[in-house]
Parts: sequence; structure tokens; C-alpha cells
Amino acid sequence: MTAATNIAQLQAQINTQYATLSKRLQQVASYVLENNQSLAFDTIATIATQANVPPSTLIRFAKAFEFSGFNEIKKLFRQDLIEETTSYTDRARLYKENNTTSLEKPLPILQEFARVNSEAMHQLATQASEQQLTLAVNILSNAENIYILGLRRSYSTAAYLTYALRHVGRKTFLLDGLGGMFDEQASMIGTNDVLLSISFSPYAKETQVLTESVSQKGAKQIIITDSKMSPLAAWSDVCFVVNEGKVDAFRSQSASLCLVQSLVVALAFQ
Amino acid sequence: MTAATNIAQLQAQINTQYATLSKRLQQVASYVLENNQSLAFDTIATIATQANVPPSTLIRFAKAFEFSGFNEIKKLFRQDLIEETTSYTDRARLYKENNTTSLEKPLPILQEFARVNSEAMHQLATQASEQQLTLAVNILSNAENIYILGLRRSYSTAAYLTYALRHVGRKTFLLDGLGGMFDEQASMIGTNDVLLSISFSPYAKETQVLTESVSQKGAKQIIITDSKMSPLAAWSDVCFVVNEGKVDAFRSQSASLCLVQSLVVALAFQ
DNA sequence: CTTTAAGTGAAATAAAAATTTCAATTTAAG
DNA sequence: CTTAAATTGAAATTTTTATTTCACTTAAAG
Repeated sequence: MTAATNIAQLQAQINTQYATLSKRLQQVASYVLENNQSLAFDTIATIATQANVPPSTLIRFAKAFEFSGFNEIKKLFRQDLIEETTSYTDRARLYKENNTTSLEKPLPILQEFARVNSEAMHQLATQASEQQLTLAVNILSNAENIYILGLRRSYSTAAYLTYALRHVGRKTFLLDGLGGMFDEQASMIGTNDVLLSISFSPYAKETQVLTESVSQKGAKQIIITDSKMSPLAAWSDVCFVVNEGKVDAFRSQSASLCLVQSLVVALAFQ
Repeated sequence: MTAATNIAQLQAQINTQYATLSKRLQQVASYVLENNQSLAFDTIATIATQANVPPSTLIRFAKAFEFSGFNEIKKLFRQDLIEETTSYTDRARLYKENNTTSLEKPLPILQEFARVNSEAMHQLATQASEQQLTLAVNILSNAENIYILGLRRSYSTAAYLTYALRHVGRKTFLLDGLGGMFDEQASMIGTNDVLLSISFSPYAKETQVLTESVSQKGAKQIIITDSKMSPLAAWSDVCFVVNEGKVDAFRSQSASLCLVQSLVVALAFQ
């Protein structure tokens, strides 16, 4: 055996050797497998206390795995943290600095999309309001029929939402304007129904017209859009403002999709 | 002024005081604003070298901002890293431990979806192969017409892909089976065309039948699916296996959407 | 020009952290 | 049981890291 050069390797080695280790070394092994954070940041003394062993045992553990000292193990975990976080936070700047060259190959584009989407997810989770979500779920739950509206860019999200809602047993209709019957479809919306509209800049005109006319019928409205200034916001009972990630001028959809899916699952769990 | 208790505060203080700082302290200030990683992990000596100041200047800097020493500043940055990473990596276990209660309210569901999606993004970015992506982009680029197939669960992704490809000027057709004309639509696929199919378990039967028949016509095929064992994989020129996140039994779509969007943007940049 | 205050950096010191040592304890083998 | 080998942990030591000191430099005020 030779000293591991990354966490995955080390973890594999620990697993295979676990049974052959002494009692105290097993304690350390368990701790090492389960406390990545602590390993990266805490001092040997702290780690020793938390794992209920004397500091010297940590050094013995390290040597049992061919390291020169426990500090080598700590370095491994710090390195891992650096890689993990640079790939999703500080890497932004790196991309921007040399995106003239890098954004022309598919893999960097994919990685950049993955990064901005991940960031958008984080933002969505942080900014979402419990109150709004609950209200939206209640409205959907009490509605007789659910109508979904999303045109052009938002069509795919609307289509997904329709599919998912039907799967959890809700009467759901997608206003797709098929056969030129947009108005006819919309005229079916009644007082006990709800209209969920998805619209991003540039806001489709049909969506604006429809949300306004529906609000006069007394049906409930839920809006998913990209700005508080959106022309739709005014007519809604609940309005979700979603910040999508983008690469260059290409906006993503992942955050809206995530929101929409969460609503459906929450509805299913009610 | 009193010592900052988090990075944001410290950064704000640095910004307002920047002009009043001495030359060397400004150097440190710049370094502190731009090198979060280094601040969390490196020793004072290392940081001093990288910022081109003697170590004592770092301590002076810290004291200028009311800290007892520079180590206090390092702790701030470490704390921040801990919080950032626990929110998206170690939190998994926490969720699993008490998901019996938590997955019944909308906000935790949303947060859990955000987390698994973020993870799926990370995985996608890590596992994607440059070679496959380039090949796929080339096939799309050389195709006369692009046909998109995605039924049921995959329909929304297929719809988005169709929308996006048309926006970057490709002749694209969505095989939606509208008007019961699935076979008629499919029969238009010619030798110089490409069929991009998206299919997840349970794989729609129509998709399987179509991919097989198209492969006999000599058209190129690109597949996006969720397993190497997928019945579609056999017929493809390029096959992307995407690992989607899921909450309970509800699978997400974000990773596929991200992949699809990356392909379109890469194509646009060609 | 002084003069004085503020700023700077190399080297010394202090503090903290990691590692080693060694006597004590436990375990396994005869 | 007895004995040898392995394991353990408190304390000592070494090494690393952070902080302070003080002579020197620079810049500003009179």
C-alpha cells in the first residue's frame, strides 16, 4: 500500500482495512469517514477530542495509512474542499477572465451551465418564501380545474407542469393555442379554477392579455416570472420571481422547473 | 466601528475605508477582497508573500479593522466556507435523518429539490465527456434536418430543445404525434438527418420502435437517457447517460435540460 | 529645510499546533 | 498463569505559525 492522494482513495483504503485496525484506530477511521469538514479545518487536538482518542492515536492512524503525519491527511481534505468550492463558486471569475477562448468548446459550456444552474438553485432555495409556497399549494389544492399557460420559451415548463399535475390526479389543461383555439380554450376558465402562468422577458403578449381578462372572471392566478416589474405581477394572487442562471445571452430554465416540480410534489404530499 | 462577524460585513467595511488606508494596507485590502480561498486555507506567511507585504502588515490590517489578530480574519473566511459547503454537500445526511417530518411542507421540498438538482449538475459537469459532446455537436451541425423525439415525461425537454434549436437557425421538427400522425412525421426522416431522442425509464414504447426503424434508414442518432442499459442505447451514434436528482420517487429533469441547452449553445458558437 | 508623525519590514519572541517519547495497560500466545 | 508483543495515552519535545518589537524609511506640516 502507498499513501492515498485523494479522499476517495483514502476512503477506499479505510474500508478495506477497517476490520484489521485496532479499537482506537477504528474509532479514528469512523470519524475520518464521517467528518470531512472537521478534518479540513480543525486542529489535531480538536479532532482528537471529538473522536474521543488522544492526539497520538491520530498520528498513528496516519502512519498506518503510510502518511508521514496526520497533517498530510488534513491537507487531503483541505485540497478536496478547495476543488469542490472552486468548481462552483470562485470559478466564476476564472471563466469570465478567459471566456473569449473557453466558451467555444462544448465541455466548458456545459460546465458553465452546470455552475450557473447550481447557483440559481441555491438562490431559489434561499429566497423562496414558505408563505408564498403554502398559499400556492393551497390554491392549487382547492381549485376545481387547473389551467396552465406558458408560451414560447416557457412552453416546455408549462408542458412539464401539466404532465406532472395530471400524474398526481389533478384536472389540468394546457393552454397551448392548438388549432388556433387559444381564446376558446381560455374561455373555459371558471370562477373556481386557477390559472398558473409562466412568462419570462420578453413577455408574450397573449399571456399578458389573458392574465388580465382572467382576473376579471374571479379565477385565482399564480404567476411565475423573472422580475417584480413583470407586467403579469399585478394580476396575481401569488407571484414567484425566479432568478434563472444564464451563460452569455442564453437563459436557463432549471430554477423554474425546480420550483414547478416542488409545487407538484408538495401538492401530492398534502 | 466594531469587528465584522461575517465576510459580507468585512467586505463592506473594507470598501468604505479603502481610500483612507495606507498603501500597504490597500494592497492587503485588495488581496482580502479577491482571495477568499487563500484567506481560509493559507498561513499568514503564505498570504503575506502572495500579497507582497511582510507578515506584520497583515496583523496591522487586522487591527485596523478592530480584530485582535489576522487569525480572526482567517476564522471568518473558514466559517464562511463551512457554511457554504454544508449547505450543499453534507446537508444530505441531515435531510435523510429527519425527512419523515420535513418532507411534508413546501419549503423543505423545494430546498431538497434545489439540493439534489445542484448535485446532479455537479455530477453532469464532472462526468460529461468532451469527446461525446463534440461528436454530438458535429452531428447536429452537419445534419440537414433535426428531428426531436421525447414522449410523456421527456416531452417538455424535447419541446424546449426544439424551441432552442429553431432559435439558433436549425431546421428542427418535434415528433409529437399530433393528430395521430406519429408514423407520418417519422417517415420524413432521411439519410442526411439526425434524430435526437430523449427517453427515461419507463421507456415509452413508441420511442423504442422509432429509434430502431430510423437506424435502418441510415440517419444519425443521438440519445439522451438515464442508464447504459436503456433499450435505446444500442442504436445510437452518441449516447448521453444522465443522472437526474430525485426527491422521494419524483425524478427531476434539470440535468437533461442543462445538457440539452449546452448542446444548443455549443452549436450556436460553432 | 527641519521636525514629527506615520508607515514599513527584518528579525526576535510568543503562541499554537503537530509529533515523539516512554511508561502503563491491554491483548494474545505459549 | 506467565510472558512477549501490541496498543494506548499523558506529557515532553519539536516544529510550525502568529504576533510583537524596534530600527529604519517615507511623507506631511511647520
